[in-house]
Amino acid sequence: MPSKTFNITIDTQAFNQMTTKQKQIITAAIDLFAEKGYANTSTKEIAAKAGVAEGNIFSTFKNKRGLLAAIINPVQRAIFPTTNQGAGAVSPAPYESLHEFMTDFCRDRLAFLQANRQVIKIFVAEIIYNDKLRQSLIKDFPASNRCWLQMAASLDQLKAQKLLVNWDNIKILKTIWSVMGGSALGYLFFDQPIKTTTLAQNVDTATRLLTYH
Amino acid sequence: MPSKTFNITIDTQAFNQMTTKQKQIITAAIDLFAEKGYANTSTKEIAAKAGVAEGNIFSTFKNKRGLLAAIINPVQRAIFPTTNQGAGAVSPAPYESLHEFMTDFCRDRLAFLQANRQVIKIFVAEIIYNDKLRQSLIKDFPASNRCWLQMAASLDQLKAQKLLVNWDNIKILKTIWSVMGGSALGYLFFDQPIKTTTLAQNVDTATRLLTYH
DNA sequence: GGAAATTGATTGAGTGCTCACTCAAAATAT
DNA sequence: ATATTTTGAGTGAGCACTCAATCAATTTCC
Repeated sequence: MPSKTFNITIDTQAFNQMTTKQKQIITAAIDLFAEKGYANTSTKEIAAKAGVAEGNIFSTFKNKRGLLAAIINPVQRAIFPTTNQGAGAVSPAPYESLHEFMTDFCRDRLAFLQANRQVIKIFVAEIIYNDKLRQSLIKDFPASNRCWLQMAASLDQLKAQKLLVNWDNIKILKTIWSVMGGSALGYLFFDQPIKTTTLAQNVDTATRLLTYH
Repeated sequence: MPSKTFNITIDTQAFNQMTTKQKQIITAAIDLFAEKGYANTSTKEIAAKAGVAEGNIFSTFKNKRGLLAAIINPVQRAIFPTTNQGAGAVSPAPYESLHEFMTDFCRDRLAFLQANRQVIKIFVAEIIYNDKLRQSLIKDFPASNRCWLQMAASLDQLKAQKLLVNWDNIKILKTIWSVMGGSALGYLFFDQPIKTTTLAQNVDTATRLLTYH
């Protein structure tokens, strides 16, 4: 069931245009970075797992950081797209209830998380000690991008119908995230599966917190 | 204003018994690990910052991991104490409302967070890729320790008075954490101060979610 | 069509460097 | 004088990264 509004995915164009060997390197690096961390993985290990000579990594990605960037950049672009393609054409999908919106939003985010678990784990871990990444994250949250505008439009519509508390959208987003965040971190770092019942509970909780009163 | 029930602090006994040089090493290591991460900090750097010869680190802490353990273990013990001293003498403090309990609990946790920001940051970052630490965390959550028993007793008392939803205590604790967690992570990793208004909002949110209905 | 030449991708031993860690010697305390 | 602590140059290992040699594919010429 596709989302009415969101459908954020990681752009695979760059990856698809790579040669077989380059894909093997990326895939092996993702496995190892997600399992042991960037700093604890050697390029020799990556090359061995990819079935490729070590030098190949450097002729393709320049250095180890370049390889990390090739993995992380698509994640960052998916979360904070900088190109505002179609930014003018925001047509909020007509949600008929807050609960419907919340289900749609949370399902989409969960699908994104599950489809890209490893790279998101690498991304989140990298944020902790990577100043540049962290700064751009703070700066771009939330950026004036298509996704955000679309969401804001939907929220404003719900507010107008008195189906949603009249808070500013950032506070609403933070509230949703604080409800979902625990499950997300448990899934990312503690291998705890997110059951559909848990998701439904989170949706209910968020809905309850944000219902107009 | 001290907490009625909790007052969890990090045990400084081991630290206080150390020599001046050992304290200097620990302090320097905490600064550097919190800023750049364990894997990105060299023992040479730590020694220089501590104003001590590099060899001193190894004669005192055996190896680099030993130094990390000396920093992290007190945090782990503070969060999951294994000694059940006074476990039998649980006398739940008489909270008169869920809101009072929540304020007390959240204030105490926040004070703990603010008093030990750096070491908690190191601890949390280490959990991500340290299997042993992660496993013991899952296993010990929540351990049958004094803190947990006391909290459970308070919760049960509130349930009996129909001031609290009749969920099991772990679910209640997870709910509180998921509300507080966002602020905590923002404080730890994004240097976002937790304003008293934010704390109050979190307390209100958690109270609202957990009020008997 | 096939041999030769050209080009670009791929290789992995080699390089310099930094790392955690050692240990004999020096400094300090007893 | 003896015992203990502190020192920092030294060590082997492992790291990211290089580069000349090798291989494979394509083009050129007869």
